[in-house]
Amino acid sequence: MQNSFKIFEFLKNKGYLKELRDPLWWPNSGTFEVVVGAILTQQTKWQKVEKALENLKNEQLLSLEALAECDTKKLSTLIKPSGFYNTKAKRLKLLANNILRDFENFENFKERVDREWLLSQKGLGKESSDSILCYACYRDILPVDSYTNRLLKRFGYEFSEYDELREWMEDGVLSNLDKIAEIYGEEKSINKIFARFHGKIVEYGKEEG
DNA sequence: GGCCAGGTGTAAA
DNA sequence: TTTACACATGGC
Repeated sequence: MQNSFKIFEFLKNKGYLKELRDPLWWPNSGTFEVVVGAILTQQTKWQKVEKALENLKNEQLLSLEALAECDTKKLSTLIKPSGFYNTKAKRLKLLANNILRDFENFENFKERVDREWLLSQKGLGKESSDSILCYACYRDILPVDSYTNRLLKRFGYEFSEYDELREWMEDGVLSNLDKIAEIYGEEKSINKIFARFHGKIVEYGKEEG
């Protein structure tokens, strides 16, 4: 296998790239909720994250400003279903405050934040940072996760470095944009293609992996 | 009852 | 630079 387009074709043949039910896959893409979800979903099922997000929503805490001011104890209680709730609550609050301090509001954050800034935050590793860049900020980056690793292993591929795998995944897409355009019609956004590709890998992993 | 999920930080060898 | 461990819930 020379590049990740083989994986793309595999998913297409499985029917995973025909219907685009949720084009951007991450719920409420482009909103602050993605940032919160990126931390909540660490080592946890999304179902539990939904519960935690719902609790936050009910308390009107799903905004950058509200979360930054929220009591950490209250926060940890609300996100309890997602596990590691003490750690996650502390990190969420600190992150919200740092975003306000360095970017003033979420719109500025979306426009100006970079990978380096995200990676310097407590609680944001490469996967979470890339998810935020891709699904909250619409940057041209393809996140890789345990599903990606698992699927590739089936193809006999293993990467020891996260970034090595990510670049390999991205390169396979970028060098086959013409073929991908045939599938997605007039779609020209690299971000959307990356997001869909990643999303479909996870969907496949959940349903058949 | 054990295993695991859309990881990350820290400490020790 | 690698490995081990803590963080914690709830569904199967």
